[in-house]
Amino acid sequence: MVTAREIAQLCGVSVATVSRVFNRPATVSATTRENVERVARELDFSPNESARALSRQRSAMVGLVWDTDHRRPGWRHPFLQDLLLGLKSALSSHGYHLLMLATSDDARDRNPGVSLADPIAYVSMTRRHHLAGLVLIDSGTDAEAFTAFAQSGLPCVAVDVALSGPRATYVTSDNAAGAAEAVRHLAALGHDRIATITGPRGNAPAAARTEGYLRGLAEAGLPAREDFVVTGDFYRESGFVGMRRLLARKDPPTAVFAASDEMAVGALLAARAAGLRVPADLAVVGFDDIEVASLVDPALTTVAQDKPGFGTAAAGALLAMIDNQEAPEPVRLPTKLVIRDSCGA
Amino acid sequence: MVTAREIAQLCGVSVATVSRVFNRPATVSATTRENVERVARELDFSPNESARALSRQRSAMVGLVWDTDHRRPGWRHPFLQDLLLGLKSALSSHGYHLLMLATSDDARDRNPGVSLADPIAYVSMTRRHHLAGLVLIDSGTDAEAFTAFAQSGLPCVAVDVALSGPRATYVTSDNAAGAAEAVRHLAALGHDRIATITGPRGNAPAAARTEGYLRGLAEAGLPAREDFVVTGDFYRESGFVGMRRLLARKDPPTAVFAASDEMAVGALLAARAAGLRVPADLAVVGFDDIEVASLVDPALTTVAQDKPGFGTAAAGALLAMIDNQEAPEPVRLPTKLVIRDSCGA
DNA sequence: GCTAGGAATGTAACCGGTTACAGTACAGGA
DNA sequence: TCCTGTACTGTAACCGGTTACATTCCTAGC
Repeated sequence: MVTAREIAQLCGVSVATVSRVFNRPATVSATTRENVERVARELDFSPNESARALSRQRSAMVGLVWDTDHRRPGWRHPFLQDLLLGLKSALSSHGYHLLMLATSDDARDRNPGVSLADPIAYVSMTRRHHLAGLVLIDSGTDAEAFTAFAQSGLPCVAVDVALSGPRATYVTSDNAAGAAEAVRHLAALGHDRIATITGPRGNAPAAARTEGYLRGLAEAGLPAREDFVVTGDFYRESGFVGMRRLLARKDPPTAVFAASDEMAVGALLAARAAGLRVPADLAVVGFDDIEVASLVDPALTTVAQDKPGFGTAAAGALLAMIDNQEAPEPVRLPTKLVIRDSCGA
Repeated sequence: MVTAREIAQLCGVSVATVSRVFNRPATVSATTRENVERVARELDFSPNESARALSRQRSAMVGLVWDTDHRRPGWRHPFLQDLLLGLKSALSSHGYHLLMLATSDDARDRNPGVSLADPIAYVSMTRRHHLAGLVLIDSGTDAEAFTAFAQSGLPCVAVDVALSGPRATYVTSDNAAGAAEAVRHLAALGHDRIATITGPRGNAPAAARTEGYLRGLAEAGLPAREDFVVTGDFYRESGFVGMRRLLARKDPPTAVFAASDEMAVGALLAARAAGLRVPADLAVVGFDDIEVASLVDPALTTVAQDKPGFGTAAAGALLAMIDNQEAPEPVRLPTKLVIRDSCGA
């Protein structure tokens, strides 16, 4: 492990100069700089990150706070891999790495009322590691815990959770617009009894999708019927039972907009169980465009989210805050209606 | 940010004593220890990780090397989330965090012949960050690059790639046993013309699954036919074309073992395209038990891998190497045949 | 010829812990 | 009473960078 002092000695300069070459090259004369760079390259020197973080009081790491909903251990984020990939590549081009934070509570049983293991523990960890910023990924439903992070003063960007603060922002899909487009599509196909299975209460994207559903109905000139709105929780089973409830109405819907693909699949299964054919008897549209959407039979028409875009946008917002100190506006990524077979277009 | 010196001052002891309380509590008298612990708790003190890493020459972080196969950007690891979750919780209970390494090359175009962006860059990064160990996740096919890590002397554990060295080991499923069980299951159902669609050449799990396929045939007293082995690449399309090739034989198979669920789904589609009914005309078994397996129609019988087990086992092996210096034997996780509808049990 | 001012570099004090080594206090044994 | 060993604790030198401030050297301006 070669150090800056050795480089300095070999080049006949002081450590300070070596350090400057790596941090503010403009303040070093061209000849000295080139000499130091050459020797550093030959000896494969690169500054020790621990020492650098200690001295600068800031590391080149961004923390990632991510837990699954412990009340639903089977749940998986619909597109974590794309998100991570996008984050990683955008951050790396600016020299940052991603530190997956974990509290010691992770391995233990959790307090059933709280989503995150222990926000305080995470915040203390960000200080200990001198993290440059934080990416918060919604773990399921109750995300109020995230405000603790926004209050820590550290640059924070949340995914799919509204977060505000002087150095906090968030990125989400334009859920309302996507949902409205889906509903208009159904209306254009001639449906006038369009129901929805929503996400859980208190979840921001879920609320926005419901709002978009209502807006879509209004734009299509259709009345909103309270009995056509059933509450789900994004999981498949809730789509199944929700659909069953809807089909039990005396005047059942001919089309349904599910606020997640998982629930849409549940709805598909419920329709099949009820002896209905999709799309002939019932049209179904989902939201997310996860992998299974194209694999179920019939293939699911769905509102696709810009998955890698989340990572890139989150990284961009974070880097801006790390540099500029000012929180950018929340990012609202456009969605795209992917038409497949489940609504018989 | 309260420091150890402040705690020391408040307790009327030296910094060394405070440090000892956190690192070798047994060497401090009970009264002093309790006093320091109390004050530290009250002031929410915890040692700065940068300083600690610098001084100890070792951080409490484990690096994660993970790239997708850039030649197949659409490819996703079949169970990265479970893996990460398992890793994270096992590591956190020992105070370690996971650092997702990224080289600056990540954001740029890649050299088409190389799997990892730049192994050298990663190795240098591990030194810079004083990482305690490394987890290597197979990014697709050519994993020879990983040996560079094993040679670095750092504790390394690879997932699904055979890796050896004084401080390197790996974890993988018992692929051969799983495949053999699948084949025996098909044979027990009366099939005597069982084909396989393999994974890519040079991939260790793929080779083991093919070996298990042959062993299963032998155990069932069936002859191995060379024309019943077609090479795929784990992706869905290769399952589709592989199946089509198999069905074009004059004496086509009545059952097929696909070395991945993705390829099994491709085989399902090819069978459907050829007008065959599954499982009546063709039995299909996959490998992995990814989420879609239970969603396709018919639901896929498949060899399930112990997904969270990978994370736990990897963390366990890594922690052992970090402590003991000696590399544990490679871990071979048991698989489990999940019987669904695609082979008409 | 003298000086102001800028550019380049060096000096040394940090950042916040860890730990080898030295020192002190007190018990028990001779 | 003196000596020795054990149990604790303190002192200070690291770990490897960054950076405020001081210093040196030149050049341009008067």
